[in-house]
Amino acid sequence: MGRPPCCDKIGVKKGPWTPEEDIILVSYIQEHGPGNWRSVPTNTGLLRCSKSCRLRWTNYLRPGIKRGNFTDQEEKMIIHLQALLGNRWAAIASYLPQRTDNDIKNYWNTHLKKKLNKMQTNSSGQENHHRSRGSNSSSSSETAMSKGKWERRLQTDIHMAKQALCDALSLDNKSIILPELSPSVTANPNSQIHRQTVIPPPPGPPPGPPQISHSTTTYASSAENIARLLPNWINKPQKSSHTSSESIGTTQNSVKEQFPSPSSEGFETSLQAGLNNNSNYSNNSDVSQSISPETTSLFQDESKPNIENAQLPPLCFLEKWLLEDATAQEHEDNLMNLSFEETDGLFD
DNA sequence: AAGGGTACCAACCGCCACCGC
DNA sequence: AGCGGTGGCGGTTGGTACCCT
Repeated sequence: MGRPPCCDKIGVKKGPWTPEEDIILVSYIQEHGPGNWRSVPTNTGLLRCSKSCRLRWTNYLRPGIKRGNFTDQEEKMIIHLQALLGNRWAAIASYLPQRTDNDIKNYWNTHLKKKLNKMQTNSSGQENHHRSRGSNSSSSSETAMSKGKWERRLQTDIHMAKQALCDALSLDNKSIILPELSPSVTANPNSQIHRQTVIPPPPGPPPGPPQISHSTTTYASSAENIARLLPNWINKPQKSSHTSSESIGTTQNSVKEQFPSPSSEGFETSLQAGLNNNSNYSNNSDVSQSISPETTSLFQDESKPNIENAQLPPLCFLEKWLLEDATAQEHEDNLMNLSFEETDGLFD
C-alpha cells in the first residue's frame, strides 16, 4: 500500500480557492517566498494541501502570468513545440514565459487539438473529394492517407527543428544542456520520458503584469484580484534592499514600468525582445535590472524560467526559427509553407 | 424563458524524479 | 546504497458559463 495522497487527509479543503485563501497564501509568500510548500498549510492555517498551495501560486497568483487570449504567434509556437516536444507542457511553457503549463495544456486540449483535428478532417475531406471519384476506397484508408500526409509534414517540421538544433549545437556546444530530442521522443511525441528535464528557457523580457482579459467566472482568481484585495500586492513602495515581502510588489511595479504594453502586444514584444537578445542572453541584464535582486532571488525557484539565471540557452536558434516561422507570411518562408500550407483556416 | 448540450478552465490525482539523510 | 519526503509534471475531472433550440 502506498503512501496516501496528501489531499486525502481529513480536514483538507478542496475545490475553488476563495479570495481570503488567496490573500493568506500571497501574504505568506510575500513574507517567506515560494517554496517549502509542505510548511505552507501549517504556517498559514490554510486547510489546503501543499500541492494545492503550490499549484495555486504557480498557476494563478504568481506575478507575471498572462491569461486568456492566446495570440496567433503563441498558437503557432505551441503547435510547433508540441510537435517537437510532445505533451511536455512544462517544457513548452518555458518558451512562453507568461503562460503556465496548465494554461497551455488547457488551451491545447480545448482549442488547438480541435483545430488540428478539424484541419485534418478538412484535409481528409479534400482527399476524399479527390479520391472518391470512381473509387470506393474506405474512409479509414483515406483518413490514414491524410493522416500520413499530415504526419509527414509534422515529421518534416520536427526534422527541420532537429536540424536547426544540431546546427546550433554544433556552432556552440559548450555549456549547453541539450533538450531531449531523442528519436523516441520525435518518433512518439507523447511518449513518457523522464521528468524535470532541463529545457532552457528562451530569452525574453520578464513576465509582464498579469493580464486579465476573459474573466467570466464569479471569482476570476488572479493576481489582479489579489491586487484589489491586498493593496500591498501592487502598491508597495520600492525599496533598494529589504525583505522579500516587497519583492512581489516591486516586481510588478518594475515590470509594469518596463513593459507597459497592452496584453495584445505583450507576446510580440516579448518575442521581439527575445529575438533581439538572441545573440547574447546576457542582454537580459537589461531586464533583470528592472527587477530587484531580491526579487529574483525570491522567485528563483519558480517553475517558470529564471531570467537572471538564464545562461545562454541552447535553443535560441530554435526560438529564432520559431520566430522566423511566425513571420513567414511576409517572407513566404518555406518552412511555414511546409507546416501550414493547408491550414489557412486554422489561424483565422 | 427554460432546458439541454457544449466549451472552457481551475483544480485534483497519481506517478515519478530528485534530494537529503 | 537504500529509503522516505518533497516537488514537479501530465492526465483527467468537475463545475460553471455560454450557446442553441
